[in-house]
Amino acid sequence: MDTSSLPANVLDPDCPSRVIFQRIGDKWASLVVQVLADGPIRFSELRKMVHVVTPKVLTQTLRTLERDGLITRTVHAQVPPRVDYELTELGASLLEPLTLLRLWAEDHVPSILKARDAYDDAQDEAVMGD
Amino acid sequence: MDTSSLPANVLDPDCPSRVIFQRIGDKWASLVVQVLADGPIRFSELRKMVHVVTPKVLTQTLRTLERDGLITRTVHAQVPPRVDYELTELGASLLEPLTLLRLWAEDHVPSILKARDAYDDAQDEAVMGD
DNA sequence: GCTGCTGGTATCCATGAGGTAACTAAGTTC
DNA sequence: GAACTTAGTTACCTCATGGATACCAGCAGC
Repeated sequence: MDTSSLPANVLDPDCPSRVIFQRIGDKWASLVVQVLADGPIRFSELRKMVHVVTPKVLTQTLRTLERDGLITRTVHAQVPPRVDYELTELGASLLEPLTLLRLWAEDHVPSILKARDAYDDAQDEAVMGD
Repeated sequence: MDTSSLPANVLDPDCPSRVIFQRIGDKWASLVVQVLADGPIRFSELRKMVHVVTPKVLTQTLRTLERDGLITRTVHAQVPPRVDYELTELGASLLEPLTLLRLWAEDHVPSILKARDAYDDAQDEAVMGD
């Protein structure tokens, strides 16, 4: 795979990849997308799965993903209400690069944490030496 | 590729993927990594390439990447000084998933922007109807 | 000794993402 | 008619990110 060629527009502030990188960096968005990979799920189940996210923040996250066309929101006319969230085709297509990134993370984050410790130790020694 | 199975730890707040997702979401970090794909580069060149990032923010970004062991910082004893930044092996290995994500973005961001427009129009109409 | 170059720091500030806590609507059951 | 359910909303607060601006150190050349 050729990873060395850089399209000019990556440096453009309006570059499309910025849109996605920002969405990935969102604290809950990529998590929600991965949970939705297993099929539609309702609001309350999502809340339970995604640890202790508050309803406000979860709603915000879901609205953003819906606006971007990555998920759909389906309200069932029931009482008590039932709202299902589901990946769109577009959202599902994001799973592949997202999963690859997650796999890379699982492989390499230990190295990163080790590098951090080493860096911080070196910093501490430098300060001591002053 | 199997994207449906979800490792339990993705829901863990200490999950390794969070570390990476956060770094990707950093406004400049993933950009710098991609620029460094073409080989070592010095501070001032980086500043020119990455549009108009201020030196403070660029330094912050580079220090973070260095701390994570993704890049190295090499000071040459010259006058005027010369400092080169270069990807480590670890940093280079991140290029592959990052590039796949960028390619996905280039393919699909138009759809996302279209979805946003449609969503916003629908919202406007809903407000008008009130 | 003044200026210029590089690679930064130092200081202050605005914005927005994310969090807390309390409240709501609408129908159903008891 | 009080309580419970789901799927939120509202108001408020905090803190990290990122940006603007100014300054600095060291040496070369004039």
